[in-house]
Amino acid sequence: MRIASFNINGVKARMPRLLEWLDETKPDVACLQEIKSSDETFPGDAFHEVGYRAIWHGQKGFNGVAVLQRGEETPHEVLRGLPGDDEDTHSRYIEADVNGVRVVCIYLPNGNPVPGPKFDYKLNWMQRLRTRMTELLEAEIPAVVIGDYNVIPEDKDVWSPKAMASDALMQPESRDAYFRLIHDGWTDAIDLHHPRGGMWTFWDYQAGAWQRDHGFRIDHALLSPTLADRLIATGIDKEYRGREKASDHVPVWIEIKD
DNA sequence: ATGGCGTGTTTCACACGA
Repeated sequence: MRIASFNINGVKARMPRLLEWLDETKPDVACLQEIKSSDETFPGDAFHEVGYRAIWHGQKGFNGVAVLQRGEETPHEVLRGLPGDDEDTHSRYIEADVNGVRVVCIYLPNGNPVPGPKFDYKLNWMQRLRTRMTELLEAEIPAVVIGDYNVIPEDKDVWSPKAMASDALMQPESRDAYFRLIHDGWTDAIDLHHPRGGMWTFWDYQAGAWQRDHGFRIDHALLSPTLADRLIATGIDKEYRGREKASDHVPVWIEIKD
């Protein structure tokens, strides 16, 4: 089973690229972030027409996540919204069971500028995420927490640590929160298979970042111990960044034994 | 130090992203 994640930066604007990617790579599960769509305007029918059933947690204009499953079965929703803060109105989290695997699709807050309330929100969100992920570990559920983490884990994951030094994506507090998850027992699937780094998943639209290969790795798949045992392969679909009307992120994927 | 590009809505200007 192949589980993919794609920050699409607007489902409406990305629909041609997205349908093309589903047709060409046929992931069994596709987790989407930044759909930037309300629940009412999300194109669920269009995905059904090309062989996918979907659940989503939308929000007008910003954020928003979705889980697509290939075939006629709809992902079995477990949670919508990250628990732990009733005041949090952002749509950044959806959790579902798909073919016996718990799939958690996340769009973690960016956190810029540092310092400030947005950075505080990011760190608080990561704390709440750790609480939920610990529950999954304790229940020994085969799980993958996949999506846009907005964290550059190590210097090998960015084209220039110096250029990005003041960014929320690689502050020590952001990295510490990420590595607490790793130390809890989660496996960074892409890092496991590509330990030397250089696996960018994002290139900015600005300043010719794609042409200069000024990218970094912020889209991750964290596997619970029992799912990590079943990991076969990982990768990123880099070529989609070079196509017309591309997202600034590329898809990342994991392949696990059935 | 700033803006650069792209997508969205509050649309011919601004918020937000990373």
